[in-house]
Amino acid sequence: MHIYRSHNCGELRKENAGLIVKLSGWIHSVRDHGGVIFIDLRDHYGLTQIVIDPKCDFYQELEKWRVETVVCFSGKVLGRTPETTNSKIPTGAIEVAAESMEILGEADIIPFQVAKEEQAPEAMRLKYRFLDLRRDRLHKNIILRSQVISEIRRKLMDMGFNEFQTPILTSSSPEGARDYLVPSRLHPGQFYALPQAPQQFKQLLMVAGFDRYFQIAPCFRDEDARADRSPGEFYQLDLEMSFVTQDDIFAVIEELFSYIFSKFAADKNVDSTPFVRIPYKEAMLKYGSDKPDLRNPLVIADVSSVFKESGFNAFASVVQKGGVVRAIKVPGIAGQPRKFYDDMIAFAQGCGAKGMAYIIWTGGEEKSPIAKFMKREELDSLKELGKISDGDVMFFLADKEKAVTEIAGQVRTELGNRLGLLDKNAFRFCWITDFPMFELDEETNKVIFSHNPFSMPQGGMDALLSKDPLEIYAYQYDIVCNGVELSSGAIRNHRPEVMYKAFEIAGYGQDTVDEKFGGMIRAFKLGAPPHGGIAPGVDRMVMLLAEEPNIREVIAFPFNQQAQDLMMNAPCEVTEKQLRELHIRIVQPKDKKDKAQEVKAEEVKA
RNA sequence: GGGGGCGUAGCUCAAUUGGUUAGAGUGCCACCCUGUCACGGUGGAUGUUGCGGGUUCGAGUCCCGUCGCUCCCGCCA
Repeated sequence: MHIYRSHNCGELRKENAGLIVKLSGWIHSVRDHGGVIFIDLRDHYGLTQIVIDPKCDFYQELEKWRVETVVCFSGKVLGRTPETTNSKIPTGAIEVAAESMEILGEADIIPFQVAKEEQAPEAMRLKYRFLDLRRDRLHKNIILRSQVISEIRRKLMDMGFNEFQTPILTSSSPEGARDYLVPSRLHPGQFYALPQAPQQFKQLLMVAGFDRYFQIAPCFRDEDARADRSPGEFYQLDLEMSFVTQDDIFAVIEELFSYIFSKFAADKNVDSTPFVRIPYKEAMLKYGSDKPDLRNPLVIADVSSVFKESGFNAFASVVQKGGVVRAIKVPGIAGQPRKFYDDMIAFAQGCGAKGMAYIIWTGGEEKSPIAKFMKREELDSLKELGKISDGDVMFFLADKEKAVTEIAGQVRTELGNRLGLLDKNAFRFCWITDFPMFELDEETNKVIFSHNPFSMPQGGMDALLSKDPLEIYAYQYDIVCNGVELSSGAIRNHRPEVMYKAFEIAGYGQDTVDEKFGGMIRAFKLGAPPHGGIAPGVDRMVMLLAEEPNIREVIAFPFNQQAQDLMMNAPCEVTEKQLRELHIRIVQPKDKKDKAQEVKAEEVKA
């Protein structure tokens, strides 16, 4: 017999009764009856009940055992009587009568319980991540992640994609997020950068003729954390295709996502393909966001024209000064108490609104703090515009367009959450398309790239030459699921002359482009196919599928919010010798330096 | 860099709103218990109330500072 096990802890059934077996695993729980002792033995595959009779020669050793000790038991599989069967676990019809026992790994007192789903402070969970990973919830999440990635690979292979690795040590690129830098030993004063994404490499693979590429790619960005953004590193399903239009890429992702989401969220309502496409401008107007949660049925509408000549001066003057008025209709909530409206107004003000008006249509008339200032025909046109029926309510916000768009978006989300309007059982996808190629820098008032400078402008060179830059759209798109931005992508600009022109509009000369993106420009001058791609965030996909509110719950060994690994103690100081070899000298920031000196001074005193 | 929330036993949380010796569950330790499966029972130990200062006759509670964790803004082509 194998020295550790003949079976795992999840596989024995009624039919196995009578077998002599050997099981290894963790002591999940102990139920000591004074005489007979029951132990639930746990491994990756499940739980099996071990029964220990007082006559066992190792019975006395029991005292030393604690939960989470790793033990190997041999014994006979016994069928349980109907009264003693445990229907909660798959192995509940049997138990193993222990005949011999060996301790494989003792456990001290554990800092938080593994067998019970009690909460524990995040810092402690991260420090003892291996313990947390033993717990059911995290263990399942990480397995789900593994299965999702494996299905993605299989599906993409079937669709004719090839997986390639790209360098982890590469060069710093000027645009985008802050880089993680790695000092070079052989080249004093020079640095590698960890890739923020394999962007240029995947485009070069297309130039190299590989046609369809993908990679589960590690990406490194030195930016601050959010609930859905792990600092340090994360994984993208990076993919790129040659000789494609935007629609070809949408079709691939739609096929992949509907397959993956249907497979791993079978109980959920997954949008059928093709997914809804919403131009960026429309998304900003209707949802106040470029990542709208379509589970929320509320929609924002522009009602500026109604208020332009209104007797309600606060709004009329905003419109006359070039601002806008936006309305959110909420059906059938006329019965809400006064406090609800006060709370919503306070929420809007918290988002930066000067105020928020509302009209309640009830009993054939308008109840509202502002109705008395408005003309009959204004109220009627609002009613018509919003297709209002009795019991409906409209909220109004007025300000400069940019401000009111964002505030209305937040109010829409808050209304949806507070009123429970979201369909919790759905995955609602949409594409956001037609992002502007350029925008005005708010501070300098100069034209800058609004997203990815490598995107192909819609209309190509003609558009760059003839149109107002701010009117040019890019072949750039996002895919959004339930309000989570899963990915950005683009049809790339593969024509050097178009790229030079685009950079020129954004204020960069040809020499700058040659210097910063020399490798790619050189490649594009030697025969580049039209190509495009996308790079959905793997962590975020798994987070949605696992219904976790926080991305750390789907990463085996995540950083904390301060980008530290509390288990491995990273980052950490290194030796003087290492620094010398790398030609690096540390200059502490002033406040840190003072603190370090204080600590030293106290150490000297002590 | 900025704003909000939290910080009391190993862990989860109480503490009558400033008033006696800071409690409970769980975990831990000891003893009892031969069919449990979150086993049960009896008893016990466990606290710089994150840290520092202040107000007060009196501070877990109020004030100031600081540290830690977290959520958000900035940032994330």
